[in-house]
Amino acid sequence: MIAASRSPAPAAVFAATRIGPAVPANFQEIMATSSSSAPVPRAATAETETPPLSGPAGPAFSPLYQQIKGLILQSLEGGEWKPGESIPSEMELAARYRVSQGTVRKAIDELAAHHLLIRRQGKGTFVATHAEQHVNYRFLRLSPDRGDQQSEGPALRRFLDCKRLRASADIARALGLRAGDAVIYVRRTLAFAQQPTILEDLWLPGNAFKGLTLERLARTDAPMYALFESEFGVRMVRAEEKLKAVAADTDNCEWLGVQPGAPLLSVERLAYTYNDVPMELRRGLYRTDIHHYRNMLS
Amino acid sequence: MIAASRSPAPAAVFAATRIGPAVPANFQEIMATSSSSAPVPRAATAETETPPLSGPAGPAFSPLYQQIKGLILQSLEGGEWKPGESIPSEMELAARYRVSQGTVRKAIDELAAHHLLIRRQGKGTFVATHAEQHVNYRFLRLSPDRGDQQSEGPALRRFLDCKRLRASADIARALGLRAGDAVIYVRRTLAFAQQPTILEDLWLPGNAFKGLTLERLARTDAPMYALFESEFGVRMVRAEEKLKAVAADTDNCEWLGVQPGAPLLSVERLAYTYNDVPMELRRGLYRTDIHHYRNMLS
DNA sequence: CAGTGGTCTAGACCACACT
DNA sequence: GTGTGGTCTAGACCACTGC
Repeated sequence: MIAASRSPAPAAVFAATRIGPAVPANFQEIMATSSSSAPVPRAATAETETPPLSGPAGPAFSPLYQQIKGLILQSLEGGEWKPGESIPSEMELAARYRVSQGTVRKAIDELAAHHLLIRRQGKGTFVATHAEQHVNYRFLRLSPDRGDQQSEGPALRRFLDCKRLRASADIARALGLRAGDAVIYVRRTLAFAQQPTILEDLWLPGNAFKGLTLERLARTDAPMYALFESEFGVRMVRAEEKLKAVAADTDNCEWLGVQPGAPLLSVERLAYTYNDVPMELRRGLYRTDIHHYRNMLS
Repeated sequence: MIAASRSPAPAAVFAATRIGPAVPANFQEIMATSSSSAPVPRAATAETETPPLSGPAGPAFSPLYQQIKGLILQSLEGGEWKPGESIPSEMELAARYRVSQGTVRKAIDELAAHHLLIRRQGKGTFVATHAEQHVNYRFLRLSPDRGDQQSEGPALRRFLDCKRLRASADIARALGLRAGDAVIYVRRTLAFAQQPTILEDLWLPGNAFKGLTLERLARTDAPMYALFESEFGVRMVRAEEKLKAVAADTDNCEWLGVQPGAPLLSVERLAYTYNDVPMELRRGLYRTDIHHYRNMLS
């Protein structure tokens, strides 16, 4: 009894339980043991007349390419392929997962659309990384009002503080921790054309970023997210930001060279790694007198 | 001499000149007359050894599905299918353009990804519209700090002004007009929970929005962009926003109920219709004391 | 040259919506 | 049932990369 009605060596891929950090179970094993009592994912009508509804808690099986996407995601998460490296070719993955190349392609397409993978014709498919030049400041949306980011030169980073402390209630909630759990706190400024323009406070889960020091931060010229990848194996995949206009207070105005009460752009960012796990809370204040935060709506 | 080397009735689609508003030339005619001297788009190696470089100004021919995408775009732009209507099925389009269904599918996929089309399984593919409920406020990124947009109730719109005037230099430049050209100017507020929260000034090309009046704006409950679609045939496809933190001045503070000098979020939006034609310049001031501008980075 | 991703086609079946 | 988009497969050829 096979799960699908198509002719040649069809694959029966079940929606893998996304829970747990372990490497996914061997694929063939799943296939070999799956046809006993578990509901059949697709195309079962040829042999059984059971309706697609598999039960009260049946989580609905996803299309094959979504399951492949999930398996690739698990390999990324588990570190089987590291940022910057190439993943196996489409043909190899098709063989591994026992599906056609087209199905693997569609899975990779979606991952590439979300910037988790990067395809390079003739070379292969690579795990996206924050260490690449053209992706360097993908998450930094501040641009000069006139001229472009190139003409302004690179941002000058200055780290003011880095220490381990216990998470307050709101920090813990944002990061999915418990109040009192250890977090790493960082404060830094970013300057454009000699002018400090951004003042940021960061909180990172202490567990994942054990050993991060101010000295380590200052030692490299790479973006912080590139450092997180290489030193801690944490790749930031996406982020949500909340923007407000606020007035500068006496604590922060000096760092940015403005008067108390001057309008500043407040940017609170929650950055996620694979599988929507929050890994960084960042609260920034931006001077926007000669810069602006750019955004595309579509 | 045919342009492609594949077996059954291949289509020779040339990159249509994107210039000019006219309906694209008949497809079969292009195919019939194309093999004379114009450079062959793809797969010419079987008959000619000319390198892909077709000349100093050779604009490089695009893949078939990109050309199909362009043709569909022209039909959308030309109004052959209006917002909310369904477009022909994939099979019909494949027949019309003399390509396979899969190629049409890929073209539609990209247009759907950019929210120009909406696919509905079992029903068809539809031209996206701002008149739909769930897309209603896709371009409004302000959210309450606590609770969600639903609990807050709908925004209450109030139109303060609407008049025809001559474009200043900067307004004209943004809209691709000449200084002095006619534009429609609109001022309005948006209130959440009785509190005016957004004060916006809009400039629209006078040519395309001839006849827009304050009375017409106030008469409907639909979003402004839905009105633009139904009354003026202008569909806003995407927009770019530039955000700054500014201080309220004596002219605008009363509308939003804040003191002069209070921090406000300044949002300048340039909205585009098909083919990247700018159609609206909007300058808004947002109160962000109990709201925030949300943004997703990925 | 071989290997990679990119495009195009053709045909099959599925899930869904309307009638 | 018919027609729609959604998924999956298979095979072909192309364009690019690097040996």
